[in-house]
Amino acid sequence: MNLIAELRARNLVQDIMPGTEEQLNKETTSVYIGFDPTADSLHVGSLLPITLLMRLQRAGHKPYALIGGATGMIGDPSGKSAERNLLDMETLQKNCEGQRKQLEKFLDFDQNKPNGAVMVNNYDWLKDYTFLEFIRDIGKHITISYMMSKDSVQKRLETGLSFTEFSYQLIQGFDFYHLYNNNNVKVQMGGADQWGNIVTGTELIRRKGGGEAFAMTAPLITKSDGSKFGKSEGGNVWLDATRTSPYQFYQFWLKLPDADAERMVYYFSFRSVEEITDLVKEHQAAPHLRKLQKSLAEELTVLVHSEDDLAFAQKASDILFGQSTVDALRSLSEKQLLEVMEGVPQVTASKDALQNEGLDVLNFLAESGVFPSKGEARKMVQNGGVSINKEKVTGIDHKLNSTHLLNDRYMLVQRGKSNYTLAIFN
RNA sequence: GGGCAGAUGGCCGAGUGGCUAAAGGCGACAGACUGUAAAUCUGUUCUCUCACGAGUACGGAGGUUCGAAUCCUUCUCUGCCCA
Repeated sequence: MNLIAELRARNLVQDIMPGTEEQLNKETTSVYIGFDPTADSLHVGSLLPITLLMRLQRAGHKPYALIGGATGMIGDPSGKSAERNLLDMETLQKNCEGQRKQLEKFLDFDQNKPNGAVMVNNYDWLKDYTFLEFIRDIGKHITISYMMSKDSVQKRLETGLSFTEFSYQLIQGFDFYHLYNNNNVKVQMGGADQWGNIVTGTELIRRKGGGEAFAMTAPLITKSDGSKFGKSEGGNVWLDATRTSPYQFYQFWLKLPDADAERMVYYFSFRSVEEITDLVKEHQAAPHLRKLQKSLAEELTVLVHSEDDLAFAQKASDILFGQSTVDALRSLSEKQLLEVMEGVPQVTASKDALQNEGLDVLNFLAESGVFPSKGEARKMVQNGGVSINKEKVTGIDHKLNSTHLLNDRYMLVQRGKSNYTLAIFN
């Protein structure tokens, strides 16, 4: 199966320019995907383009990962309903550096291989390009009506769009043109929202140099309930282990709703399409076993983190979500407990407070930082949403004492079903 | 430059002098059910407080009034139309 056919089978092809498939079948082709440095870590949303680059490389093509150090200064209006705030240079640089490090993990950058991956930053070729030069050389080839017709522009005409963001497509288009001429990059890929920007690039290559370049976009990842993909308990799911621990990362995939899991496995897994189809059948026969979620969570945790991280994540998940009771928790040695809690947020408190009357549960929850305030803690307890050592806290006047300690030092605080915090008493 | 419309809680949106911490919806969080799913139902959703209550809030500043999200002045910003 050729690459594009494979991508089609996985529903990864939203739009494709005629000739793209032929080009990829013909020869080792340089293909680029851009990453927007809005944060110093990539998140699961970026994982799809990353896997696309990986698939390309595995199919023998040469992947270019472009970091948008320059375009990040402008702000892409695509898919945005409002003008963005500009990032300052310092933040931007930090973000580019963070993303660069992460991308290095996923691709083979061995330049001795003909399809060794390449990392570029468009700041390098745009920083010294003056405005006058740019509008003479580049702007002259693209008409206003062409730019205006773009979806990303149309959607913003009513609500406001600065000239800065309007120009974005030209800058990105120029990136493609630059890479086409200097690096022989013939194809750009990206998310479906990038189609307009990408086509401006192929257009520029055609009009200005008479060259032929190609494009393909993958669908934007949507969730069945309409919420944004890649969010978990209010926060983004990052690829950086210090921001989203491997345990949390594993949990994110494990918790995928059935309605989404099937699509996601085709999108993200490197298993063959046949294998996935079998897996889907198994899952449909016994959905409560969550085979799809488990296999995807396993595969991606290893990809992004490591085998060891996966082992910890699974162990922790077993303890935290299995049939475990207070007894199970108490039976863990200190070492086991800490191992399992790797990746679970921790807070500290003073042991002295547990003496005498005992420690008021609300004070403890607020002061230790499990909840931002006493009021917040009280609401949760009143809602029945707080457990300590897997036992529900029944009232707001509940007292804690040293008999609640695990291994004489710890308490496992639980907010809702899946938010755990380990309290350490010193 | 001129005319018009608008700016309300995370978002949308009602509210034209006291009954308004501000309807309703969405989102978010929690509970029940379950499969750590979906759907559904229930509760919570400015901050602090056990509570009574207090504080802050309707673009900014100033004013009128016993009392202002609501009236006046002015400034800022946004959209539309005209030049």
